[in-house]
Amino acid sequence: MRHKIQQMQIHNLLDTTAKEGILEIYQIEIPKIEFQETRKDFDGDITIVVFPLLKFIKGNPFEIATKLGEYLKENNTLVESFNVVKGFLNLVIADHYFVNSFNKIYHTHNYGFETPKQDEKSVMVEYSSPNTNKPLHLGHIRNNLLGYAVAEIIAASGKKVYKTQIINDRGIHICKSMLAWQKFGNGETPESTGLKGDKLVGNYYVKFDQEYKAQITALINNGKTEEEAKKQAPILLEAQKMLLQWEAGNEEVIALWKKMNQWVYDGFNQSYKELGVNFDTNYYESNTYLLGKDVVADGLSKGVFYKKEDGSVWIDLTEEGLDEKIVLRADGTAVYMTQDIGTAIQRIKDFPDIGGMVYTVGNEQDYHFKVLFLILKKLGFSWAENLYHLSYGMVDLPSGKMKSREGTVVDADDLMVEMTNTAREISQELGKLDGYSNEEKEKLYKTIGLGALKYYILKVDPKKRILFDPKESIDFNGNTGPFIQYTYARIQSIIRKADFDIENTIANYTLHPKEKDVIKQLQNFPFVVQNAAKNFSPALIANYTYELVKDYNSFYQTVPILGVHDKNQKIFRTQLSKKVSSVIKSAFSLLGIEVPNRM
RNA sequence: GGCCCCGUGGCGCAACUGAAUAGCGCAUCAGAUUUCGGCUCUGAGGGUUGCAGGUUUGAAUCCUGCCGGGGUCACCA
Repeated sequence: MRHKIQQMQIHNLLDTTAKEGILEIYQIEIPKIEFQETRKDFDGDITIVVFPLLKFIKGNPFEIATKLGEYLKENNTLVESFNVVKGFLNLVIADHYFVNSFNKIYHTHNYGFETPKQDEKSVMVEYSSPNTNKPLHLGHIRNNLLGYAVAEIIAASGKKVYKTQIINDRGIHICKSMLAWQKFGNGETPESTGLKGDKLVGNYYVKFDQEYKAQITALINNGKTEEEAKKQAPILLEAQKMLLQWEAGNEEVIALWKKMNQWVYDGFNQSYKELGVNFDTNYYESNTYLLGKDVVADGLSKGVFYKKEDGSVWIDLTEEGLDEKIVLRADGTAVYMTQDIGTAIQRIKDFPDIGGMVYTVGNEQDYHFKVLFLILKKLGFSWAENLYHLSYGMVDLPSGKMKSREGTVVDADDLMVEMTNTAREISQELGKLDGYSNEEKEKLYKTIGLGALKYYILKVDPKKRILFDPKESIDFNGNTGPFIQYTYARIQSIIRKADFDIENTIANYTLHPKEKDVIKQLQNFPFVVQNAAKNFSPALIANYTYELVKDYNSFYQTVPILGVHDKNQKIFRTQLSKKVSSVIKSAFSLLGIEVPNRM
């Protein structure tokens, strides 16, 4: 199946003529003509699919296509010739159209990107959303890459975007780390140990768990049941006490909480910087966990929610095919849902220009977000129509599921280092890095290593699970980030060697088929960006870039560029190369991937 | 069990709103290259798109049922 063409320029230029043709030949008005790119194994540039017209015109498809082809050839100068295969009318478009189109593209800065429009509402994209008791792992990497890329893509499509994360900085899990540090930490700090703050705090979370388990075992040996032991372990009781103290605003506990959280944030920020992601604003659960209660009260009076005898508040979604869902506990305290309702509303208050939100959260929360969005709609918020759960599948390891308890977690920082090391090994064998300082080389290895990782994860449909083998799954050949980076670097090399003025505009030019292929691919870029934004899909950008690179490499292999005698050809081909490289760079920037000038 | 997601050559993936002979990479085999970076290019073999029905001029795509994998059905987050 070929790509349908939604708004391509040729389509617009032919649409009217085609409709007029049908009107003249058959006296029938057709609402829509369907265009698609011509398959490469047929002759032509654009194809009209005749089958849908059969609903309006009785007749045989071949005949209709032929008549329409004749009409188009006579009445539209763009159409040079045509051929008909079954119900497909393949049109050959004149070179001058593609040459003019390329010249426009060549001189368009930020080609494919829209500047934010005044009348478009902004979008808030939430991603990452870590817990402060554990370092970032492979799952967070997928989350971060997806969220960041989607935010960039939406921005490029012409909407203002706010990137945010909600940091889960409160609750019993935080108290566990704090308690363990108090008991066993001997005043250790990130400075004194040289550890990243998130790693240090994570270690104490693990320490708590070890101690907790030891105490359970001891209690069981003293005759308690397992259930009793789990509830009565002294260290757990202490942690619970600490949570109460935190909620009561105990100064000492709050001070410790602030100190340790700051360590974690410093550590996270370092990881984010390495990964190349950022946020415009942060939300903290400690500030938002009480929000939403007022909304629940309000919704109760409106009849959206109802109260059970014990005082808990629920919403009945059975009519929508879902269950009943609690939104406030009997004791009046908030649940996860309460908080998410409150946070969503708070965000709109904070940024009134927002018209929609994207939540980048794993697919185990599909149900939660379905319910959340439904509740917000029932509460009558207009923006609730524009909420999207960017749901993604789990990242599995060959050894099994990624669960921190099982000790099979791939740490985000370690993985990035590993990728950089792999890139270093390969580049030292093959690179053309004469004259690069060590610092420049290290930066390059990072660019390549992270490029491989990011591309590998982003090219896959977010819904699908990824099986990730850190040792073997990153390839540097085929459909990979480094392959595309290599093409970019090679083009830069050509531009460096071009010892003539490449900025002359070439107007009259006969295209080589490979040149035409590349131009057609370049023409698609703006529509791919729009489509990727509409579908929240970085994979569309990744796969487009690969297609472009393949077409370019085929061109590169088939015709000489700098070595060609004709001056116009030399200039045109260099310009074509240059624009391809700039589109690669733009597309990769949407994925958060950098491109090197050499590698 | 109810609901949700996934299932495409040996492996990893693509196919936007149903459209031509289901594309691509890895791996395998056979070739190309006096020259711009051989991490390139050209070609071959390899498929009943999990199974069975249905709708349609036309189905990987839509509908129904089943099979397999995962998730979820907490007054956890």
